[in-house]
Amino acid sequence: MALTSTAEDYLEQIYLLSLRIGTVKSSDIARELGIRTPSVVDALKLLKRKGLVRYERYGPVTLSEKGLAKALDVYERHKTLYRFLRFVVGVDDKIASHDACGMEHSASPETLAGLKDLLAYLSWKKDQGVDIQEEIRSFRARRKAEDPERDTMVENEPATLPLSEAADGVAYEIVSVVGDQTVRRRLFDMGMIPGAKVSIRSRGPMGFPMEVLVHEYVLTLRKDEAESVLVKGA
Amino acid sequence: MALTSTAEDYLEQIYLLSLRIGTVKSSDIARELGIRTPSVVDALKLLKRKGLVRYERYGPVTLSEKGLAKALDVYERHKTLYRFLRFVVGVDDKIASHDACGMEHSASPETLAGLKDLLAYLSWKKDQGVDIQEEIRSFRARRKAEDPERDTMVENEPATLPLSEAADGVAYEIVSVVGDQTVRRRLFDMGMIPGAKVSIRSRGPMGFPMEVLVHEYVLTLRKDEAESVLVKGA
DNA sequence: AGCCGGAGTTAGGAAGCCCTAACATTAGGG
DNA sequence: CCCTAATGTTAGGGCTTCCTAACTCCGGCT
Repeated sequence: MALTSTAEDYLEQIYLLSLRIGTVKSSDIARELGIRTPSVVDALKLLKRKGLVRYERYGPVTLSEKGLAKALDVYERHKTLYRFLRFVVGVDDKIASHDACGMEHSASPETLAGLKDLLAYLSWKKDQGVDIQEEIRSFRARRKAEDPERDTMVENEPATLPLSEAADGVAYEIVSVVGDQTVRRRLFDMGMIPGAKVSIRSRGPMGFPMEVLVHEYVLTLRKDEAESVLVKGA
Repeated sequence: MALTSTAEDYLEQIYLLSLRIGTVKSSDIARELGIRTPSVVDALKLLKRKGLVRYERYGPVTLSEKGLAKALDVYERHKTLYRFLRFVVGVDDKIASHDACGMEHSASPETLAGLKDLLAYLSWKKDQGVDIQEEIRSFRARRKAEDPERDTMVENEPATLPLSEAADGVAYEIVSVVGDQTVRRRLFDMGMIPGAKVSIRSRGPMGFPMEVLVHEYVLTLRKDEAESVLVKGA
């Protein structure tokens, strides 16, 4: 009996309005959510069918027991996200509220619990005189002073994946080689250098070892070696 | 030309699949997103109409220039949220991935930028030997030791609002009284004590002053006083 | 080369969420 | 007390997203 995120929004808004104005009518909801009244009536009929709302033609809207529980739950998530965005991430009022509205529907209980812990911890730190927003600001300023390039907007980089997960025959470019020094050294020596173009020529019976084409040479890689090579699309 | 979150999911998945398996077919997308192939075909036709995807009957799916840019953008948001949930909030792999999927569609650029700063700052702190997850864990353990009650699951508390925002005639209960010492003292003396039932009887011409019923007594409150009294629904 | 099983597609339909236009009801002013 | 203006509802329609059932295409096997 999972609710759509729209339904959650309606319940939340009905709850908040019932606090603010007491008696809630469909037009109040429409105004608040920025939609037209017929859409609200549709939604109310649906919510009534699901037993979350009491509502009669031309009458006021009230939350049922179940509806109130849902609304409180959603609003609780909203508040947590809002506080987090506002006081930890430091975005402004409007944006925090807007983003919280969108995210409140997909944050799991685990995430919410984690955020609450984070908030509690940081507010305790603040009592001790350590303000994370200050810290981040000065950290950023310091880093920018060291390397002004870093802060400039960059294009979204393409995703990387280990060569072991890559598809046969497709052209990739090596982004980096990870792992311990000796493995990296060996791979470098074989020509697996960031920027090099690679593709998988063929694979062993279990998927490994695989034959890889680099710089016109064919190399044979074991599984662990292939996992150390991060590539991106052509 | 805003995309629905579903459309963003399709683009993201097509992108990731094109990296992993090279040639993407509709069935690959269906498998990955856990839906049936006809739904994917529908979606692909829509994405094609919008010029985000190249696709012919029985042929492979590829992203257009515009589609790729969108996909990279979505995936970038996904990665940021995932990392944050994983390494700051500390939820597990699966959950982080799932929640990031939901949240990636509603996080604004400002929020994303803030999260990136937060991540950068915390990873720098970690290099310095300070691990926030450790800190939070020990903070929680300490707090629990002091007051074992606190950690027990609580019902969602109802939201509060200042009495100044409350509706006329509706029954509220006072949650707390905020503001400076002298104002609070005055309000307390008048009977505005947490737990007391209040309702607004009538209001002045501009909304203030308002007459409030508390404990059978009628009090007159100025705007700033009403703002200091936080109430919750009946 | 033909046939057949599975992959991929169209057809058709349900549900959600939103709209405008037309209709019903309520309530406040004469 | 009635009537009209504002408020609220139904009717009907569009778009998206998903489904199942039925059909079409492709490729491998004999």
